[in-house]
Amino acid sequence: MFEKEFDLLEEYITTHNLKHSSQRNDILKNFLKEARHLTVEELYNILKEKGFNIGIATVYRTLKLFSEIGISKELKFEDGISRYESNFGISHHDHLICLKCGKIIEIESDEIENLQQKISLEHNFILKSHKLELYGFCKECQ
Amino acid sequence: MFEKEFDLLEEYITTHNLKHSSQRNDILKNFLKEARHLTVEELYNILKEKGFNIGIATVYRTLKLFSEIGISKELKFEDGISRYESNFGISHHDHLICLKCGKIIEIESDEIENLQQKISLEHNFILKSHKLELYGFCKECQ
DNA sequence: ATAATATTGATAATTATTATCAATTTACTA
DNA sequence: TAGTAAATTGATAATAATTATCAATATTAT
Ligand SMILES: [Mn+2]
Ligand SMILES: [Mn+2]
Ligand SMILES: [Zn+2]
Ligand SMILES: [Zn+2]
Repeated sequence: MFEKEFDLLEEYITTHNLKHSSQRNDILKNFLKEARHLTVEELYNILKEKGFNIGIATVYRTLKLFSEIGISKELKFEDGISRYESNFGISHHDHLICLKCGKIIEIESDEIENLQQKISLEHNFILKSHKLELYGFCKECQ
Repeated sequence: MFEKEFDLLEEYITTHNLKHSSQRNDILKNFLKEARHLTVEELYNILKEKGFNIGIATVYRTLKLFSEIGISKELKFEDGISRYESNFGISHHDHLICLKCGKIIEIESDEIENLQQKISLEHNFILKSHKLELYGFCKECQ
């Protein structure tokens, strides 16, 4: 399970002369198994409940590392707290965020992506990345 | 100058049984006169340079109040620091942000707004607000 | 002028995240 | 396989933007 992500980590460790650690492996496995868009604290608590004794500083460090590698992606919604989602092999998408229950719906729209590109061109702007978040109420919370 | 914004403040003071203060007036006048998308600290320093002795806590409080009233709008870009722009009589817009010089270009696109609405509907989602930021390099920074 | 209450500003508290650093673990070499 | 250099960890201190606290001051109504 998750061979591709572990391969990416392995390759990064090799090319950067790092060393292996069980903590990093445990964090990776559980990060990929659990829900998307977790905060560091949420993942830290899940690990603790499962009996792993990993310091929260290590969880912070490791999720940053995964994002550096491309295994994960860091997101910041309105509350300003970092959330992480697994990223490898997953295509770009944006988010609908429910203001009541916090549910996050992932959306993909070529139309919107193209429009952003078009608007950037109109302003002689070279687009590198973007952030689109739609806030409102999900079906269950209306 | 800025009669409409001062009227809004006046009305809010009256309906909420607040009291007037010279600090609030000085902050409002200078906030509207200076550049858009200022941070609290930037506005605080401008006021200090101009000879106003206003505490930074008051600047924080007052910009929050202006946003509550609708005079201003609070924005948070990638650095997570609150910025404020005058909002009254200004139509909704999104932002292009230069990753090198920090320049902010304001854009308006009915097409994008409509697409967002359409996507929300497709997910039975009642859209209340959104955030769209395009990051890249402006004409001068390429 | 008096009294009630809102405002201010200095500063303490908060909070998510990063930095520090001694102890431990990993991995290479002899 | 023991020794060594260097990476990793985890406890905790530091950071930084913002908010809370509260005594002193300013505003407003009577
Ligand atoms: Mn996502
Ligand atoms: Mn703007
Ligand atoms: Zn919901
Ligand atoms: Zn630029």
